[in-house]
Amino acid sequence: MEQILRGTGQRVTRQRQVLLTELRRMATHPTAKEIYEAVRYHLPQISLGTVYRNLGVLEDLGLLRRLECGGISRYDGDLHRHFHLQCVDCNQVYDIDQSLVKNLNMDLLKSQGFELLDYKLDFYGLCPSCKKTES
Amino acid sequence: MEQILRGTGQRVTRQRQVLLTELRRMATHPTAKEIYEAVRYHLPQISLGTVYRNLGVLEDLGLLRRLECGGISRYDGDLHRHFHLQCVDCNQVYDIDQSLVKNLNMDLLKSQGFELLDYKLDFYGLCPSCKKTES
DNA sequence: AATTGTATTAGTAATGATTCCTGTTACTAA
DNA sequence: TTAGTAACAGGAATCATTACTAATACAATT
Repeated sequence: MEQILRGTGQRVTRQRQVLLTELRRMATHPTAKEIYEAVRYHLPQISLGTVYRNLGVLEDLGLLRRLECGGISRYDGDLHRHFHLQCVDCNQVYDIDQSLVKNLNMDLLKSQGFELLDYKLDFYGLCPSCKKTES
Repeated sequence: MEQILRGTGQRVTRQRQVLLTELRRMATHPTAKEIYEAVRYHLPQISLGTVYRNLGVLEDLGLLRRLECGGISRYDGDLHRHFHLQCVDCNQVYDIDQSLVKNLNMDLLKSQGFELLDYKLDFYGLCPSCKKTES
């Protein structure tokens, strides 16, 4: 993180360090508020605005990813390419390894005059636990 | 629409009819407010709350789809399975025919204990017009 | 057509996530 | 050490969306 921030003339602050460390520790795809609570344990004075601002900065630098979950944002510090499944029952977001989704071919799309920079593949369904409860 | 609403004990109101008709006429993936403005031309008394409530009702019945675009919702009355590409420059949302994306295989995912109900595949890039401007 | 039960509405207030503003603080380079 | 300025804390503002309530109008039944 340090080099990337410095390389763009931005500063390495304790708030940014703790924020990214905490996000990487959490596997739950937390909301900004949940990250705020976690960071506050180490930096009691930090403000929610700082959390939002730095989530934006770190997202722009590619150091984390923002997920849109039903109108609110969740954040993911795992940069490995993977997908997400949101359980329509408990609303929890699960990681789906890319090996479970095969042969996504977008060559045709790329040749239609669009420049494809990124894509997002999200799944909706029931997690194993909720699936068991339903039956 | 009529049968589907009646079948669930819900009423066929003029607000719902005009709302769905207008949405189907618009190919621009409008926001709730944009739909509100369009509907207001026919029903000057309609309130924004009614638009939101009925967008939710019609979405639950599968008569329209809601897209999450950068924190706000946009709506799509085209029920044919297709994808979307949001231009990172002009932010406009384009329809992408499913024939441009091949061989998406999710059998492995389905066999992992999850029950897959739906998925959403969104693209981000430059539309042909903005791509031209960049170069 | 009139009646009646209730889902739906218009209008407005409330909520809640996110952004903006401002004076103060603390990185970082010199 | 100092100076310049990016970033901060705290709080106010914004804006999409939801909730509330008395009035309305759909639809089934006379």
